[in-house]
Amino acid sequence: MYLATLERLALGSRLKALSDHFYGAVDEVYQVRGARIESRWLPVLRYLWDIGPSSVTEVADAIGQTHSAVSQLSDKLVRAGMLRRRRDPADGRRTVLTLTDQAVSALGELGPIWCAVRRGISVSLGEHVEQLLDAVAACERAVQERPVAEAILAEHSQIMATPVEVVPYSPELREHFYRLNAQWLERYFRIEDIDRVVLTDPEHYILQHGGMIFFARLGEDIIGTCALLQESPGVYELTKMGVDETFRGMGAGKRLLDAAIAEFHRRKGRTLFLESNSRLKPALRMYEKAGFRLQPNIRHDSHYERADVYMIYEKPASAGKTPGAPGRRRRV
Amino acid sequence: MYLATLERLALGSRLKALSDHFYGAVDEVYQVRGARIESRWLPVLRYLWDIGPSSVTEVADAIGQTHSAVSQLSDKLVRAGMLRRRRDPADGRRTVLTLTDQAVSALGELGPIWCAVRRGISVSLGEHVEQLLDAVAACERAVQERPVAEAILAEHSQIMATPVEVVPYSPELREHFYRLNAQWLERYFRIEDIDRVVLTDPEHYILQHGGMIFFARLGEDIIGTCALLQESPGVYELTKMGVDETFRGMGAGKRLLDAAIAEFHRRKGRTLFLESNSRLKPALRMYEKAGFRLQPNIRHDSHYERADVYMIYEKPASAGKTPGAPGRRRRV
DNA sequence: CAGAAATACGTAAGTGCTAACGTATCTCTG
DNA sequence: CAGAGATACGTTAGCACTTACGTATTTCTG
Repeated sequence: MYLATLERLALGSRLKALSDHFYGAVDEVYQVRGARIESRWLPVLRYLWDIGPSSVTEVADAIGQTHSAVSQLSDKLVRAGMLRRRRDPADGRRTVLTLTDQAVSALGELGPIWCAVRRGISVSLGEHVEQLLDAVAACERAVQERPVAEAILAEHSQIMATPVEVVPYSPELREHFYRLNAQWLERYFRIEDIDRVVLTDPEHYILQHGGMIFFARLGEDIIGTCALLQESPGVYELTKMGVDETFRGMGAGKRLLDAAIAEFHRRKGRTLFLESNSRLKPALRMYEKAGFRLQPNIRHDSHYERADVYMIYEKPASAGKTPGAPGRRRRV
Repeated sequence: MYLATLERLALGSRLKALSDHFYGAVDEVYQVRGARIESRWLPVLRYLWDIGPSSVTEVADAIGQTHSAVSQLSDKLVRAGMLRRRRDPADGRRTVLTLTDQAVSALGELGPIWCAVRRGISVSLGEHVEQLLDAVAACERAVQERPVAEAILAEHSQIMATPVEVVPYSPELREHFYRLNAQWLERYFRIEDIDRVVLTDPEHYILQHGGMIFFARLGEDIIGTCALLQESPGVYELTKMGVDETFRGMGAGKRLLDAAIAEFHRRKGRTLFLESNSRLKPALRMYEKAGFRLQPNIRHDSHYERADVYMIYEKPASAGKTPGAPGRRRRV
């Protein structure tokens, strides 16, 4: 499922889809069992059934919809003979909704179906329903306490006010080197032995072989890393590029890449290559933009199982040009 | 929030509400920051951005919507200058959707906002987002493997095929007495000391004082219980009535109540009373129907903190009458 | 107690999606 | 290679909900 990869960005879509699915399933059950009710009616009817006659706004507040929605649904329910509307004698503005006798008896007969719904959902989804219910409840509360939009805007302001800086390796940052790389490795592949060794002791495997490690810092957070590994004199590999998932898209990767390329130039290296995987489209697009070119075949002696892409850096003709401008490519 | 009490029955409504909330929050952010995009566009645009030009159906499948939805959204996006449509030269039926240069650059500038969205949601909802994402993903999978409607119908058939039976206490059922009562106590109140004592040793506190305990059984599941406690000779208290949440609404409570009342009659008791709480509307409605009448004041020496309702059973005038028929009451 | 503000609710218009249908194109089969 | 079936996709109608607005009625305030 593609949407899952977008995570928090597509929460709305996924919740909606799940929501529709549940509505649909329950409606199907009602229909098959001949219950003369629709799943969308349930909150209103059940509220009146549990609490007794109530005004439109009262119901709307309880079930978390607008008074218009309740009002319109009421029309339909009155037509279906489930509801009676009448003016509140004590307050002429209010409309009191009351279940008809027909509705009361219809709801009374629905017990086994509701029971089956609860059980069926539990059986079908197992413990995940509990998780879902808990999580939804927690989110409902959290969302009410602190509006999400506000929180996002605050984050945005902070992000925009703080530049992403690239800093070289220092021992106290070692743990971040593992953390940032483990994140994408675990998500897309699995951690190979060679990874674990290199990631836990980068000083030995990268720095002592004449390599270099960079970190991207945003304020106090270390949000990305990449390494320049010296394979043989003058031949460098760009590797271990990783940006924290929650900080993608703000150019940290590009900064790191630029820093690595600059370092490669400073050392007057001959060849700069990288190995990657075709599933990592955004990363490949970035490499492409920075001047790496896809090679027709993968490297003969690659030390990664997951490598199916081999790219070599080609020094841009005009060195001083601002990067990012040259011809766009649709597919990588 | 009333909906929360409906649990699995109102999942659809709650998910929809949450979904709308997220859409709204993100849209607000886009608008405040002047991004020329809407949150509903994101799945389509992001897919094309990640994967490259694709056909309508391809996109629809990936983002879990119908081709019509994608087609209609495409119209809008073309009008907004974000998308180009063209026939697939290789297959004349297909329409290939391609991002315009404007869209590519617009999306490219959205990085910090997306980052802020991810971070903002995390900050606002804390660890609950993770829970929510995990639960949603798990449910999506489960729902695909086994259709929910099917599972519900299966449960329903089983429920309808199996009658609810009332059985008397036996030692191996003791644990159920605690479990079934703890469930509603924990949900609506808290477990008082007196509860814990009585619930863990019902043989001593109820049976040895001349009381009686009933269980409701559905197939192999013990789904409800209630007790008849002898307070003094001829005076009985109906208490410890509890039905498993996932089995409510199938008449188990009523069966238990009838059994208790029958036992009371068999013993030729003088007085049968109960104490309850006004929050437990469905239960009160059931007591009312069975012949209990609300007393104006609560009991002077109640042993429960939560008791705010005191009801006494009044022997029906005509003993053989079918229950449930007499005059309905709106509010309890 | 008059007039302003708030509240309750219905109606209209708009949105985002689906289901159902129709048409063009492709693919499979004998 | 003709024709049946499948596929891709646009269009229409409909649904559930929202926002915006208008109209009663009530409540507040000086």
